[in-house]
Amino acid sequence: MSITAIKGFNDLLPAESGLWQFIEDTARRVFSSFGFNEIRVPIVEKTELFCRSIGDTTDIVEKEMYTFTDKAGSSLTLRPEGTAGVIRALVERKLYAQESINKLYYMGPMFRHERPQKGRYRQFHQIGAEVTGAADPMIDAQLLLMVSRLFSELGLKEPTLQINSLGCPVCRPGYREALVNFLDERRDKLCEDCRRRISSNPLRALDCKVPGCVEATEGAPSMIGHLCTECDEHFKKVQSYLETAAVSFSINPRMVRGLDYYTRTTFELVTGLLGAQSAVAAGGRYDGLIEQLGGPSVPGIGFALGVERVALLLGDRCFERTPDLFIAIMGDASRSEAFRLMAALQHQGFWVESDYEGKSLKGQLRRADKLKARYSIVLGETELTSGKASLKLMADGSQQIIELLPELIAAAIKGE
RNA sequence: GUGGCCAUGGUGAAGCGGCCGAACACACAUGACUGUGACUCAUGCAUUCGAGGGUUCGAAUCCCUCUGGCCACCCCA
Repeated sequence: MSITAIKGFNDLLPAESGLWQFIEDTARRVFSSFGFNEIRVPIVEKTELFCRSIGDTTDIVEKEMYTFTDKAGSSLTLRPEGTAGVIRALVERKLYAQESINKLYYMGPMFRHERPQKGRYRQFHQIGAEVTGAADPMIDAQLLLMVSRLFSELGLKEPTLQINSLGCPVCRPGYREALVNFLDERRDKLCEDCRRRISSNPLRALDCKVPGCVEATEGAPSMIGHLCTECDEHFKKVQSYLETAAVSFSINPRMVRGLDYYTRTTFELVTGLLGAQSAVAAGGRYDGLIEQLGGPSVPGIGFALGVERVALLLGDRCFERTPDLFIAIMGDASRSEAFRLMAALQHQGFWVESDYEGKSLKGQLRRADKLKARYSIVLGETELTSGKASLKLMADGSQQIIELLPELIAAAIKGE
């Protein structure tokens, strides 16, 4: 066997790239209507950046990062998510100083060393957006509206919006304590992982799928019930804005995020159609992150969607393009005439194909048919001397005589 | 990191120890039709069954190892 791609790293083949372009184009269109601009940041960053932003004890940092040492001896990491790099750039380039509010979006590959399965790959792609500088719940709602608009523009009904609030440094410690006490009381009913989580990451226990844990945590205190006045108000306002905009959502008080930097509003777009990978998009507010990365104390909120997962939801929708015209060639003289015609028509934006293999006329037309060319034309000696040829509409075989002038041909094959 | 299932051509696959010099279908190529596709017909298209080892008179078929894939756990987009 010759050299193969790395496990979990995929090639996006032409059959699928049209679908991806549709997703990306739609995102760009929707995002720009909400005032977002694209930012492109490196795929590799200093390892430290991810440790500090995502959280040292998260699975991502603990065991999923592609980390290596470069020739200078620095520890570098292939980005496992997009927010950290964007915020690093915001801080480093002082974008916050030029613009009090920055609305940024990005798209590109992310890397996590996990075991691949349906909808989960080691190199995967995210499209994400971040808003920095605004704490107003209206921004939360705008972002959620934008996400739901994106999915409806993509023609998807399926992923449904779930929201939750994770509180803030004021109220979360109190809640955490209440939860730890609750979990501690039922320690013996919890699975091994959850027992460990009591001290490391108690919130995660709420997300455990082990039946015993689900049962044991049934009456667990919820963050929403422990929100401080400000957080509670914020959360209620977000909901009311969403209602105003007719964005449907449900509250999932057990929703936990995998990254440490989230505060207040968090959300997920979930689907039942992707097996174990139910989250198609997710995000939340990260009011402390920018300061934590050395920037000013400004709030932020963002989300990312998994392009592979969206593509799976979109399924085998067809984005095939077909040539406008196929020029069949007979003889060397007509070959150069065909080249001239092609050049002129391509200049006007038409997709024109011809023969490059010296095939028989039949073979050429067979190829025109296979490519689903809309029109075909045969160029031979007769046509060259008369300056006329018959233009055939492939769908029904009808032909019309046309002069061999690019403008006339262009006019004839235009449309649809 | 753990587990289950799987691995035959460009594709979907049949085959389950000798009848396989690997079916069938699709795709592809050429021709029937010396200048007009789609239909039809003919012909061609895997010295070989993921790789390596073993069992056997004989292996695509059984065993082992490795590699790869899928799905699930975990976690997440």
